[in-house]
Amino acid sequence: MPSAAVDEIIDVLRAAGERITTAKRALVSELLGSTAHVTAEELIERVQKVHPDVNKSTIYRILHSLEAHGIVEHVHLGHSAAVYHLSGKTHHHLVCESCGRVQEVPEATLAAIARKLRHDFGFSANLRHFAISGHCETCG
Amino acid sequence: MPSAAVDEIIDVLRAAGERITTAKRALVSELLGSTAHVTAEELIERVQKVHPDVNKSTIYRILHSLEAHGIVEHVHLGHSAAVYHLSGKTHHHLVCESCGRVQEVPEATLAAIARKLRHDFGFSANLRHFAISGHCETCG
DNA sequence: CTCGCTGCAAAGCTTTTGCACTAGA
DNA sequence: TCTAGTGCAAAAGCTTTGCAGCGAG
Repeated sequence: MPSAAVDEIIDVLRAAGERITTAKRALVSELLGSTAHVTAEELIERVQKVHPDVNKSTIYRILHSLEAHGIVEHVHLGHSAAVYHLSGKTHHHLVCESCGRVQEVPEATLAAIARKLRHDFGFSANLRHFAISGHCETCG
Repeated sequence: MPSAAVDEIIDVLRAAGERITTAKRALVSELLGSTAHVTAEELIERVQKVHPDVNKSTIYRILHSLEAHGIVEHVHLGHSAAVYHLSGKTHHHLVCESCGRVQEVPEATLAAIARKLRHDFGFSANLRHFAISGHCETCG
């Protein structure tokens, strides 16, 4: 919705030599209007509510392009579809295997382990890509 | 292969009231004979090499049952098929997003973070279920 | 003899792809 | 104009399911 924010992202694509289309503008707008944890299917639905002709393969293709430009990321919360969000809002996800509850924890919480993995194994971990599975307080 | 080990697992199933079938015995045997990181498809292939009539849905069903009894676990290393292994061999997986290399790290490496998550959020993390994504030393 | 297990085929679900057409620059 | 982007339909990849028959106990 915030048109200025949309333009900011669209400009990145333009600068990269991409053509600016209705579908791209619409998708970026929905991404900005979404709180978090949106599946591709939900995005398709929302975009199609405004532009019914936009096809799902187009959404997937644009999502890939946005990822390639570092604008969005996708996260696997569990066995079902991946969820997408803008790269800015970075946090980790604790997903309860019993009740499915998703708890967000600030990036700093896991900074120590990322540091350790880099130091001990030379591995730059992206602890956001896959959620952290487990059991929440209530489910034991 | 080690028939004694097979029997040990089979006995767990028997004790749980399950019927012991050729497919179960064969699958357990293959699991014991596999080093690690076996996909369902690979297991199907190996079992069928000995018992060509065993169907893939049977393998999937048995794998579920073995998981329910805590005998095997499955891990998601990336976007492709899950890999299975016996619950005993617990370690974490660092998967390079660039070259796909899988590096195993001992469970103790991440013990601190599990403790922190439990203390701060009451969350019992199973850091094995999803691999840790990132970039390995050589890929930067 | 009973009912849990299995084979088979088909479907489910998410994501990708080939191809011809459309429209952005 | 020129070709990146798109719509459509179909397929791919992994896993699940319905159903009828088989076989373990």
